[in-house]
Amino acid sequence: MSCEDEAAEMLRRAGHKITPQRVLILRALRHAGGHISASQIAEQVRAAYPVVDVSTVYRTLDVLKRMRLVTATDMGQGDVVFEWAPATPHHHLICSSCGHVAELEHHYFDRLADQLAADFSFAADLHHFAIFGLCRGCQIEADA
Amino acid sequence: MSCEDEAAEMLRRAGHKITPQRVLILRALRHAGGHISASQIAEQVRAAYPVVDVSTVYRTLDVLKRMRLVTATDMGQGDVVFEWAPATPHHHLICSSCGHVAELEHHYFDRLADQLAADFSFAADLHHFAIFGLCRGCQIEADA
DNA sequence: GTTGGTGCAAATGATTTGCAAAAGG
DNA sequence: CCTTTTGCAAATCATTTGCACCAAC
Repeated sequence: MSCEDEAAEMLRRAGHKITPQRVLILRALRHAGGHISASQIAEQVRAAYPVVDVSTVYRTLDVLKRMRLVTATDMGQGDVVFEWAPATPHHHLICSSCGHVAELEHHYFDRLADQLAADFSFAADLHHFAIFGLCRGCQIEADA
Repeated sequence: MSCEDEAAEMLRRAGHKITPQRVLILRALRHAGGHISASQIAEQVRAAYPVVDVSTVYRTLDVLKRMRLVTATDMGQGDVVFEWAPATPHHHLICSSCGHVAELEHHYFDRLADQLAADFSFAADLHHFAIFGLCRGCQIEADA
């Protein structure tokens, strides 16, 4: 069973209907293999299915977010990027100066998650963080 | 010298001009003692100075952000909240379900900051983070 | 059938921008 | 003076919403 089929099955079990639009949205998310915006999803879906409105994409993404099948992250580009809930959660180091994006493995957050759970009983959603700062190159420039 | 005066002095040294609007924006940020949105700042400034446009507030905030005198954080309310660069940096635990906001001391991020510097030479801006998740109460509800 | 889902069009709301006038240094 | 800053109005642009119609189940 493909990943989209699994997702469709989950939707069905949660009492949601399976529509061609939703299947294609799931496929776009899966196929993106990374960040993708709502309008990009709409674009991709339209390639296979002529008419899909962005509002439908947003509504579907809302459902998927609530089911934790996708993550939403503001990378500071004005829009929000979505991502298929990654099998291996990760994060991003974004340089405020040059915009360079580096990936950060999830284990850097393990301890924080544990502490938040222990100290506050807070179940943090630490699955896709955008961390802003200065990359090595831009720090050197800033010092100059 | 008051805190706003210091800020004004920094602006001057950085080659920016001191205008009544900017002084009042600085005062609003300082006086807020916490999160404040661009339109709230505009509102407060107008109380003392009749005409100030939101665009001016945004433009000033841009300057202040670049000088690291204020932090900007998306707390998930549709707008961005600004805060006087806090003497004691802190973070927020925001419940995705009930919206409750708790404060988190900065030391929870000390280790992460060190690791990012050591492993990636990345100077992370970990001064005002919004962490989403479920608070204790909403976890119990979710389990029920 | 009933309920939820969709497209469309219009609204919302924060943020940005062009421009001519005003003010800081 | 010369440059930056401002107010105003208009433009952007992502996201949301009302509504009538359609499609899953």
